[in-house]
Amino acid sequence: MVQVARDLLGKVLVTRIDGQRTSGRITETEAYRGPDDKACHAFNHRRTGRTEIMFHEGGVSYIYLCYGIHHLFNVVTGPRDQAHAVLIRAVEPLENAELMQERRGITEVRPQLTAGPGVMSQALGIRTDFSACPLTDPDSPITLEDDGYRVPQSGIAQSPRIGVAYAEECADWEWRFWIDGNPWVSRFKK
DNA sequence: AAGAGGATGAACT
DNA sequence: GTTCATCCTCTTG
Repeated sequence: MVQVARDLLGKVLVTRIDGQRTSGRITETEAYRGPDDKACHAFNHRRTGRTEIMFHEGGVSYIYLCYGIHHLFNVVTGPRDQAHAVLIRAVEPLENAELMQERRGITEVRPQLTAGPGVMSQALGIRTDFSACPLTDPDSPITLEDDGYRVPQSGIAQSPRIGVAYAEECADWEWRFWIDGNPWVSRFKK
């Protein structure tokens, strides 16, 4: 589970939305584990309308609205009935950065464009209506691709996850990973 | 039926 | 460093 979050670093997240293709290399992730992770929406195998998709076999998207404003994008990674997911927190822009800027309403390319789970989704055009997409299907509006880029294990930094202080002992789990030294990482320190 | 609160970000002081 | 926008989902009555 945690290994999947590390493996996703360096992969390419591609969206084909509104007839436009954009993509970015994943630079920051967080792991969530349903059965025993109090920070996970599906903690203790809690199935609800929102979390149902996390019980699906891995390879689909789980997107939900946070604070009524931000669309957060996750990759469902577990086997069927194991609600595991990896939150993608930041990407490095690759294709069509101009469109990302337009979607974000900013005029220059800087980390503010895609570094952060909410802004990243906005830049890539991700919305909650793209939840439950098959990420390995070439016809899907959102896919994960591997262009051969590799991040060495020694180049991966880790820390406790962000924004989960309410999760008691789980709040200390160092399940946030990012490419060390990459500028396209969200602003939070630790 | 109603209310609380959240895996955030931007704009303030 | 603090505030608050904003709405969906879950919990409670």
